Amino acid sequence: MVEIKLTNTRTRRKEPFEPLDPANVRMYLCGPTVYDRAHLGNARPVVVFDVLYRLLRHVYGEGHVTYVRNFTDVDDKINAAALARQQAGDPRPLEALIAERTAETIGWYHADMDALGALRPAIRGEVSDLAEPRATAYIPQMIAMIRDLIAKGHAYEAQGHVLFDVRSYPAYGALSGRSVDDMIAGARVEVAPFKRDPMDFVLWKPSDADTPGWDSPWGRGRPGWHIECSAMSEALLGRSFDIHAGGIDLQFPHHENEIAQSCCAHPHDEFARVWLHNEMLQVEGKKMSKSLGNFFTVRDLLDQGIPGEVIRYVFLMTHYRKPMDWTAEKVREAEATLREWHTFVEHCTTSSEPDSEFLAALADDLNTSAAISRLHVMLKEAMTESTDHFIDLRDTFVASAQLLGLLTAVSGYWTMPTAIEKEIREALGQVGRGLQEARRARDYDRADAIKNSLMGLGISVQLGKETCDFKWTTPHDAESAQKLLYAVGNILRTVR
RNA sequence: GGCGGGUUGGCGGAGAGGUUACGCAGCGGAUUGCAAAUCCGUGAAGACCGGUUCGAUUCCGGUACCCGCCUCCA
Repeated sequence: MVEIKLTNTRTRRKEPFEPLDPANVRMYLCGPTVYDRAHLGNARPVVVFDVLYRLLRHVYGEGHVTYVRNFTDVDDKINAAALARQQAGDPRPLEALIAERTAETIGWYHADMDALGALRPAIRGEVSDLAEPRATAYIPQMIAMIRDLIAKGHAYEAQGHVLFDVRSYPAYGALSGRSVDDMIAGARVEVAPFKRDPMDFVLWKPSDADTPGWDSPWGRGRPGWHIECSAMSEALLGRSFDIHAGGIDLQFPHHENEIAQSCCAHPHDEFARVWLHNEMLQVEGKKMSKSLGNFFTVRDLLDQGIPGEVIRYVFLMTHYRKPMDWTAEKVREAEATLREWHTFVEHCTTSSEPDSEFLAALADDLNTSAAISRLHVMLKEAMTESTDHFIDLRDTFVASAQLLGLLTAVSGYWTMPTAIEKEIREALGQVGRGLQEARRARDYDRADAIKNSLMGLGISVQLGKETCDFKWTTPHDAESAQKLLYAVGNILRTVR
């Protein structure tokens, strides 16, 4: 069996991965707060941990891995969005507006992450809503956990709030390597007066009439941010499970607080054994932010015609624990490479095993960059092989790439010719015949004229001794594609 | 202020205490009516300063610069 090694943030070391139960490997990924479209940064953990999920399924079997990713559908940003709509004149009650907004956002999220080739979370291989729990469906479990924490002396009630008492948990700060005292010294936030300690965080807070709320022993209110993940992971994965993943920005405070809650509620269990964190995403060397004007969503990129598979490839070019820079140049490179690969594997359906060196790279702390390099080498080897061996190498290549979620049955749709592409191809075929005629007649002035006008359109012309091929990419937007077809038509008229 | 990450050849980006990363671009050759594409070959690196070592880009210490978190943003 392949030994998977993962860098565990908790121990700050790369360790061999040993699941608690190989028959049911359990992993939790912090999902989105559903108030708006997922931006590009949101997509990075989804893609890199999708690769981990695929790797685990490969090693332990599809039915032996459980992958849970939550939707946070109770949040002040959601409330604000709903309130804004009501104030803009929408007559419906706030609850309805919130429900609509979160449902709509979840739909977007699914569509966008599907486009990136991310598998849906699943319980032992079975995709269901259960594997994508919504916070609002687990309020009773959260209340139960909060009551337990109060009973155990780790939380206290103050002015309608329930707060976690960080001083009651000596290990607080261990995950992120911070001490409570240091953090207080550098605190820049105003501290609520009812907190015993400035670092205490909210488990439950009161709701007013304009805010969604649930009845609780502490009055009508709503949960704090962190308790949902503690409650839902316990409900779906148990009190001890294998992997908890997310962006490095969640390390503190979110994951630190999750640990505090879960470990204090269940001091004899381990909670999550391995913590994985991906580094942040940048855009052209800068942090993605609305003020810099380099902020965009996954949907923005898809709408620009950048295929999800290309976005995925760009993500996987960089190791997940390093900062990743999103650049136009990488998109170009990724698209060119994937086009080449798709041509290479065309019409290939495979049930082969992935390459062992490739697998070793992936198992070594998800080294997707090294894995991609291995794919390049494999391709080169396959190309120089004799025919019978070639098939084997190609199939191994495809099986390997598919472990990265690339070259799958659905991901390569964008390389399939569209209707207009077929028309362009047809017209070019006729131009090509005219060009060949000129060449055969040794009328090179005429041949060059045709060739140059095609190249002027960005169409690369490849002439063999007897052959004439064209390479071009159809513009992403329909209007430009139509223009290209028209321009080729013009050339065709001069050929005739 | 506290904590964490980064700095590799023209660009992107890995591994490894001594031996080719890999991709893109470049250069040379084959090929071509000319090109392109393809194939073959090839130069090019480790922010800076010290230390450990027979030997460091790889380990240790320091400096500089960049980035992130501490502000319910992955």
